[in-house]
Amino acid sequence: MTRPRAARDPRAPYRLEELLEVVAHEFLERGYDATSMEDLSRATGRTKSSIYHHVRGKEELLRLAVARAVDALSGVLDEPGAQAGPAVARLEHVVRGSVRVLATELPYVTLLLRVRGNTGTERWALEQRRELDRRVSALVAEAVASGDVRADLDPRLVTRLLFGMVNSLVDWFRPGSAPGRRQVEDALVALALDGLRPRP
Amino acid sequence: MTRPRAARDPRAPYRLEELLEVVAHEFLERGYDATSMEDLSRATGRTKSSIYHHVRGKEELLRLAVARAVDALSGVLDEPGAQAGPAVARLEHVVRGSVRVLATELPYVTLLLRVRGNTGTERWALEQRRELDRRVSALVAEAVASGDVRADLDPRLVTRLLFGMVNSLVDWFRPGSAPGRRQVEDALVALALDGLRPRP
DNA sequence: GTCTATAAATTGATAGAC
DNA sequence: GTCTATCAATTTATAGAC
Repeated sequence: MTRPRAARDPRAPYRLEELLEVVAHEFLERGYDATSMEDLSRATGRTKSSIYHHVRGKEELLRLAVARAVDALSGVLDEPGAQAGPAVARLEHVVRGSVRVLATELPYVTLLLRVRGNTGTERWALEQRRELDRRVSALVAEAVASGDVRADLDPRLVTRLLFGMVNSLVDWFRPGSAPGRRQVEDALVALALDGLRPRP
Repeated sequence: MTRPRAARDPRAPYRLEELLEVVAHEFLERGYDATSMEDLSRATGRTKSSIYHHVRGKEELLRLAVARAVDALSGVLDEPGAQAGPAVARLEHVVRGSVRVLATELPYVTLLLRVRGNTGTERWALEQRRELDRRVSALVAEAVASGDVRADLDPRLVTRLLFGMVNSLVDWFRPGSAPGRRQVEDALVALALDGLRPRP
């Protein structure tokens, strides 16, 4: 008694997936605000109406893209390497994991980091960022408390500087080009933990 | 025989100055693309036509704002402290000077750092950034060559990480609020030169 | 230098056929 | 699920009076 034609097309999520990939690319190239639905229509090879069939509007496209980044980054904090062991080792795991996610989900993470907060979706994205930030800050505070990290620097400030450095990668890091992800990770961890001055 | 009325109004530059201040603030709040000339008209208390009397269009407003940041940052590299002495001291001077400029010219520097490159003005701004980057990179390479900075890290990569960290300040640093500029400078230099791990 | 009024194009979004 | 056609609002920018 089921009507086959009414059943959900199993390919639908994949179509949304590929739509999102193109959309994220466009948002990055021209900026979210400067990208019109007309631009997206052209880039995806669909008409605007077709896009509106999948999502409620431009803002939902941003929300879906940004959610991918939030999920991936929060996944790093849930990994075993971020849960057990010396605080400084967990911190290093989170730094390396963030670089990894940044490299694999580059367009989505970049969008997350460029969000400003003018619409409801953007304010939601900022709140997600703050939550990630809180979890990392707690980790840094732990590392200070355990003596793994020097105590003369404010943990909150260290978190901002450290992840400011990590996040700045989106401005120039490109998967497939030199320097590679591993080299970047190593240099970043080396600079952050041991500094630029040669150790005696 | 001069006609007073035809003489250039001496206050004109000041008017452009204050116009620019409001405009930069608006561009930051809503993003360059999302800010309409109507928004700027409202924020400056002038009509759109009046703004068009001062500048050729929206893009010129961005150019003027961004040029301020470029001039201020390149000024740091021209300072005596960046020209003479041990390479690592000159590098520290440039880092501290960049933080200083970032604090004093926050809206303009933030605009410069958020530019993408879709219009002619934006591409010009990116070229200015690349030039600043080249000068700093040369300084880092000198510091490595002189043994002031560890040689196991690529100078180009170090430059990007270091100034990625410096530039990330625009996302949270606010003059007048804690932490103050001096505390941020000190923490940044401490982290960059000596690292987070306690020195033995 | 500032204004009102308006042009000309583009915007996000919808109706309704297939 | 995709299309054509269209809407109402907004956009950058200009004309011309004061």
